[in-house]
Amino acid sequence: MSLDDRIDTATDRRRTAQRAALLDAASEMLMRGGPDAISLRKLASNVGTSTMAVYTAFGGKEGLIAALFEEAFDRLSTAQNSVPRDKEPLVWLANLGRAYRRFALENPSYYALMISVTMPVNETVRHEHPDYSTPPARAISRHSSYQNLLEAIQACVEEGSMPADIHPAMIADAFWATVHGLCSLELAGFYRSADDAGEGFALTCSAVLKGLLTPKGLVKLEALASAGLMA
Amino acid sequence: MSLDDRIDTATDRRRTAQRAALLDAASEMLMRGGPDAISLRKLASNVGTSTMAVYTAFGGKEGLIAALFEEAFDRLSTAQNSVPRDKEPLVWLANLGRAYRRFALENPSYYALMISVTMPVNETVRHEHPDYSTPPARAISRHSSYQNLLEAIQACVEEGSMPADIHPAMIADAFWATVHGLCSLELAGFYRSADDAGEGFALTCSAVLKGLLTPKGLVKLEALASAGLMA
DNA sequence: ACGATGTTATAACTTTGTTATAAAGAACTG
DNA sequence: CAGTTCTTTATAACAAAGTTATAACATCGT
Repeated sequence: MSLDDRIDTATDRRRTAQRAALLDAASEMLMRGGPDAISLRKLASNVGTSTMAVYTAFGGKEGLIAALFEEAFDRLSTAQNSVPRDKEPLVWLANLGRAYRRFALENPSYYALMISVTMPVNETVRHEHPDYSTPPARAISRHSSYQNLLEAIQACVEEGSMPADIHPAMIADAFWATVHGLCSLELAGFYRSADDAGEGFALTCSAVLKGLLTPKGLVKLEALASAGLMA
Repeated sequence: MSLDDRIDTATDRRRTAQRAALLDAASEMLMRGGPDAISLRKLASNVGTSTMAVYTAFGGKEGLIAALFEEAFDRLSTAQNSVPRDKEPLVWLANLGRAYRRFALENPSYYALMISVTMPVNETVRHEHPDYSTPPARAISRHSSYQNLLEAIQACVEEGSMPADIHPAMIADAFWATVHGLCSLELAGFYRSADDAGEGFALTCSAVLKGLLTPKGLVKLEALASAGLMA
């Protein structure tokens, strides 16, 4: 009998069910008032158990938030993976950017949670989650959502739309930083309206994209745009 | 006797001194461990008074943080105003971006505090500070640091380097969002090294800048760059 | 079926923000 | 200068939250 073939026993099922129930309730509280609105006592009360459940399931509040953090990244990955891999890398890239924004707008609390880690403010997740402990938030590079972006960039480089003498990761970072900054400001309520925000998003993305292209890529972008494929 | 000519009485002096002492100690605690590390009890203990002082001086913890928030924006304004108004708007603009980054790197906690408001997470300052209450964080547009940026953009438009058929504020937003995203990621420890971060910053800023320029502006940028003025 | 293991409920402890209250101090008024 | 009034402060009490200790409970493996 090996060490790994545990049977799906009753307690095991209850354990995962408990975990799921807690996570669901916690995510709802997260939606309502952000991470600070998650009170272990209220959470346990909502789920119908005691606060100890959080400690056995997640090791404490930090572990709970780390789990929510993971959930957030899973959702982002799903959002990014649902973008069809267009045969035109530039179209693919633009769609990835739009999907990122859509994710942020549809999951504002999760998005805020994700980037709250990125701030030196929140020491919660940094110390808890295995992948994000030693290098603060740099491990995101290894995350699936970033890999999508990187592949799109590499495809752009391969077709000659982007310079080959710049490290693709550097280009990906540039694009990501821009999209992230735009989403941050929009969620902050900086723009007057959603239309304004959308306009700003489109303008800025296309600007940074243009700025990253080779002359050949510019021609291609022009062609794609007049064909209405960049909308 | 008018209502406004209060004399610099003894209590008044003590009041401002108390305020300053509390703010100093609070900012140090902010530096050490972020806003959550500010405990009114420890703060009062450090200053040598009781927690009530915070309530009389700032109305409570929210008011204290709002004051720190104001301090943060003051520092940013100072940083931006210290950038000489170069006669070449493109140079001025690039220098404003670099000054923004320098401010973020030198005041990471204040920067984190500033953008924590921008998140829907933190309800602290939103409800407290007069200018930032009704429109969540949009009032930043009226802030001095943003005005500097806007004027630089307008100068670019006037010399024909940037398109006149796009609202200057939209262009300013684009540039700001990019710079902000870059600083966020850098402070998050996303880049491997400060050099990497600097390289990414330069690449991305120049990309978004290029993407926002008119053909005439591109020529000008080229000329300035080969003259070594954009470094 | 029973001992070992893990889980939960209850309660206590600690910390934190906030409020009530009474004492102390300063400013104004005559 | 003396008395009154207003503000500020220190102390203590309160409520809420995270965490921990402990004992009862349930569950799994043998």
